[in-house]
Amino acid sequence: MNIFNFYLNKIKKAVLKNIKILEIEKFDNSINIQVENPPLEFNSDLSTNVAMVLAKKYKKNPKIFADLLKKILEKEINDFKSVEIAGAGFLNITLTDSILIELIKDIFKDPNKYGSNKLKNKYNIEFVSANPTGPLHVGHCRGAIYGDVLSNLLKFNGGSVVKEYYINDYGKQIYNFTKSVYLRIREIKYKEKFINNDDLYPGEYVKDIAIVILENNPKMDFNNFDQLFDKLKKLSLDESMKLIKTDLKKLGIIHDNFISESDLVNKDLIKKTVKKLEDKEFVKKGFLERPKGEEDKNWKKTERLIFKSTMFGDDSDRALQKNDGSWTYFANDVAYHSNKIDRNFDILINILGADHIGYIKRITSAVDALSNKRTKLYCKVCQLVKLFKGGQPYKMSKRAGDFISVNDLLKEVNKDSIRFMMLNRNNDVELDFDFEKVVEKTKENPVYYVQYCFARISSIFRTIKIDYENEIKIKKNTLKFNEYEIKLLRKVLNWPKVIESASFKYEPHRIIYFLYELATLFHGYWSKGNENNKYKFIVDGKIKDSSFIVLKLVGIVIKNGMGIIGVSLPSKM
RNA sequence: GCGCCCUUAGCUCAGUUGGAUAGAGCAUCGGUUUUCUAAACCGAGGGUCGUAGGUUCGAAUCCUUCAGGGCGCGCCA
Repeated sequence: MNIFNFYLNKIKKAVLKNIKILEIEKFDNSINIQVENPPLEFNSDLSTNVAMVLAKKYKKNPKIFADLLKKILEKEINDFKSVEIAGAGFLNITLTDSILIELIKDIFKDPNKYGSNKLKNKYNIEFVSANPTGPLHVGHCRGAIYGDVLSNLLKFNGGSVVKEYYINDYGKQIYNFTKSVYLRIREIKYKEKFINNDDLYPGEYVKDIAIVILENNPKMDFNNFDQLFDKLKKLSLDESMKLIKTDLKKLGIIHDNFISESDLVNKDLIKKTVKKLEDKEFVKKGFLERPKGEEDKNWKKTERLIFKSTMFGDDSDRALQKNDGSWTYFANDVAYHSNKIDRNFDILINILGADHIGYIKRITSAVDALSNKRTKLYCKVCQLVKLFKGGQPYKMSKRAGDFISVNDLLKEVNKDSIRFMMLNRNNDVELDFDFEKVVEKTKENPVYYVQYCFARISSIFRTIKIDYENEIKIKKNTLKFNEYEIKLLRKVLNWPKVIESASFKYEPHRIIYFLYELATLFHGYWSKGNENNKYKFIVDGKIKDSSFIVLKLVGIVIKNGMGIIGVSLPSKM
């Protein structure tokens, strides 16, 4: 249960019931009050700004409302032990001991779901979608993990999520890639020298793909590229996607769905989609201005079909056709998004790299146009990852045409650390990734810090010989928690709110920060036992009920949180 | 020229549907292990929240100006 939302409703009801005493005319949803976690030093469970919000609305001193509301809330809501006025008019609320136990019992009923707000949205999350022309590199890694964890998060919060990968297996790049494989094959088979140029893919992995294809197709004739193209393209793409899927799997990422661009083209979906837009009169035949940025040698002033995206807030209208009349990448992507819309998702999310920022407006315009603004598309951008080693910018030695791949990364750093560190920042700021720090086993490496917290909890359970997974039944109606336990308990009760805000904003890094803070409180409490036996968890082989319950609660939150991040939780370190 | 993002402690960053004395980590300095895991803990110093205005009882958060940094600006994908 999310206690903040729960008591928000109770407070609203209590206020509504007493509008006469408060001398206000009405109280409805237009008045946006908040219930949240007060800072630690105020030593209370909840706080609300209702007095201040009313003061603003009715132009009175917040103190007047606060005094009245204190009495009203104490009288109307049995769960409130006391209500204190603080600061500019905050009401700080302490819950009764018995309701605290009820809240804990509620968590123990279904611990694996504790934190979920049980929303029922249907999401499609498209992420990675790297061109199938080679293995993943570090740049893809952040978006991949962000997308995967966001999916876990939204699922945990009750949503249904389809994780999707759009394979750009159509167009010039794929032609060039296939040609590169072809030339590497001829290099191996006929000792022809591979001559690199800007259009080709020179990477070593292309040789590896060529070798595999040669082995699997001993009788194939490699003399006429044009005749061979369709077949070789398929073979090359299959190998390429195998590499990508293997890399993703090593990072713990498995997509539900792979959608092929060529498939959409072959099924005539582009024509159908453009027709839909034409019917809505969002398409015109005409000319576009020469683009402002870098000079484009291939630019021609030719009449073509254009999507009127400026009607939806884009900076300029966008071409659906190239100058030879074939469809643009954008046209294909619009068709793909039309397909997503037809699958009845509530919310579409695209995870993009920073270099695609300029693309967002046109594709959201297209989704608005096609769905009559009913389906929402959110594009989340991941900024660059800057690699460091011991504080110095890091470049791995690499062969011509290769790049720092996910594979290279995994040779030095384990999956858990990569996943945790890649989420250690808001997605729209640049992230420094230091190879040295990330393998350190100290507080500087937050993944260990949080894992260690769970290992310590597990160690207590081992010592008292209770299986951590056992169900816990509380018999008592009240329990005496010490000051450290109360702090941990309040933090634990804040967990559903963290899930709520992280889901609402699509910001999984909030979970990382929360887990770190929870771990800090826990390690602090643990160390108190070194200074004072009074704070030891285990005395004479036995544990106090209150400590036991708090340990279990912290464990539940860490387990659920790390489950979302997709990081393991060793019981011993 | 235009669009999006960023600017918070020496460094790297949290914190924005406007709220309490602006928080962490690192670095610096000083402490804590016969003890349930020191991969840990405790303490100290460190801030005109880029600039200048505006709205408000109240602004890191909203609006406007300017400056600095990043990414883009295709009829590539």
